[in-house]
This record gives sequence, structure tokens and C-alpha cells, in this order.
Amino acid sequence: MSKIKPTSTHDENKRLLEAECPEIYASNLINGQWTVAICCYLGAGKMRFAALKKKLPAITDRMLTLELRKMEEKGLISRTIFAEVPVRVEYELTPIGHELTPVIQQLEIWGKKHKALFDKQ
Amino acid sequence: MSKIKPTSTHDENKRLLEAECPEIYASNLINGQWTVAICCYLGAGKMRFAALKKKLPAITDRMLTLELRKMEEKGLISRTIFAEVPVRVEYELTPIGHELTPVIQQLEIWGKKHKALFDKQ
DNA sequence: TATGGAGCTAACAAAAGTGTAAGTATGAGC
DNA sequence: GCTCATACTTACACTTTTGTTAGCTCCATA
Repeated sequence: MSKIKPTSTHDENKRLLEAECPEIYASNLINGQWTVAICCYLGAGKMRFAALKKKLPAITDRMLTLELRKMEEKGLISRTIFAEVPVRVEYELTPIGHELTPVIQQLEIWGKKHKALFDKQ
Repeated sequence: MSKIKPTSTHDENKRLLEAECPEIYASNLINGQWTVAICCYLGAGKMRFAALKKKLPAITDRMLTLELRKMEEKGLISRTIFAEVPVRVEYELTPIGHELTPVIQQLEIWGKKHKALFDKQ
């Protein structure tokens, strides 16, 4: 998750498209490898780092940290630190993050249909 | 768009997640940089290569070809070649591709809301 | 003393995605 | 013969994302 080079036309194109189309803007907000999964789990309520990690078996500490940070930056989740020992950190969907839930459900329905079509072949 | 290495845990993780969650499977189907944009334009009807290219100002021939091929593989669009001179090629959404349109519209609505929130700040 | 859990962080490496520049085949029109 | 348009293809380089490995801090408990 290095800094984006200012000379990148790749990024330039992304921004152009995002500026024109909110649907592309939206899809870019959720296209991290674990983003949608995390949204799903947090849809059911607050969760701690370790709890999320258990739900995402193959994820590493690093990836989970990065994803959560990115999602926080994007305003999808909020992060609350409890100064206990050991530290406790809770993640939770923001209001706009919650509004994403029905959209993800639509995606899920469509995904199932698409999968059914392709499993037949 | 090189071949995926079979040793890649990156890809392995993707498949694990996709197998469990149709919503992740779905989101992976639409996360090419130009995929959603192309779906939008084709939602209105068939289009030729050159017409799509005009609509996506910053795209190169190569990227458009790659995107269209990937979308064809994924069953989102179909490709019809007319053996004229010069060749004519038409792209069109498949039925399952069409069913994606309302989902994208949902994404669009959510994207606008999210954007509005962040533009204020 | 050391062991352990929670939630990270840093340095590095690999993979996937995207962009650049150049080229192809075809036949029509000049 | 030369150029034009369409819809690609190839070889290469760059950017971004993801993974590997190893660490760290805090204090409680054994």
C-alpha cells in the first residue's frame, strides 16, 4: 500500500472515471480483496481485530491491518481503541458503511445466479 | 493479463473467498478498471469497438481489447463478428450481464451518497 | 524469568493490473 | 503503389496490490 506516484496515468484514468461515474467510484471503494467480506461480518455488529481474523482464515495480520485502515480512510468503518491491557480495538460500520449492506446483498443474489449459470457448463 | 501462477497464495485466497461468498465472487467479476463503465454503455444497446473507445476517452486499444475479452470470458458480454471490410465487431450484454444493470444502479446511488458526504468535509 | 495474547509495524518480494509504442490483416479508394 | 480505417496483437515497462517473515509493546500470569 505504497504511496501513489503523481505521474501515474493509471491512477489518472481511475480518477477521471470516478469523477464522471459514481458507480465506478463506488466499485473502486469496495474492490479490496477482503473489503466486501469485512463489510459482511461487520454488518452483523462490532468486531475486534482477532475476531475478524478468525473469520477470514487465510488473511495475515498485515493484510487485515491494511484493509481495515483503507476502509477507515474511505469512511466505511470506524475504529475504537480501548486503553486496556491488552489493548482492545473494535471495528464497526459507519452509517454510510451500513447503507452498503443492501447493495452487497444485491451483488450476492446476482453472484449466485451467475455462478449457477457457469456451474452447469 | 498474464497467466496466473499456480503457486500463488494470492489467487488461492481469492478463490477461497469466492467459493464461500457469492458477493465476493460478484465483486471480483466487476472489478476491472473499465468493466463497470463498459457495462453501463452496453446497457443502452449494442456497440462497436470504436464506439466504446470514443466513450472511454483515456482507454487504449490494448486495454479495451483486454477488458472486452475478460468480460466475454466471464460471460458478461457477447461478441459478434461481421465478416465485412473493414471488419465490424459488435459487443452486447448477455442476459446475465443485463441483470447486473440494476445492481450497478444501486451502486451508483450509494456512490453519490458517499461522495456527497466526503465532498462536504 | 519467561511466556503469552492483543494489535499492530517494517523490510522485502511476488503477483496482478495497467500503460506505451509499435505492428498486423483486409480490401477500398486515390 | 500508397494510404486509410477497423479491430486487433505483441513485447516490454511501470504501478498497485497482496503476501512472507520477522519483529515490537504492553502488562498479567505462571
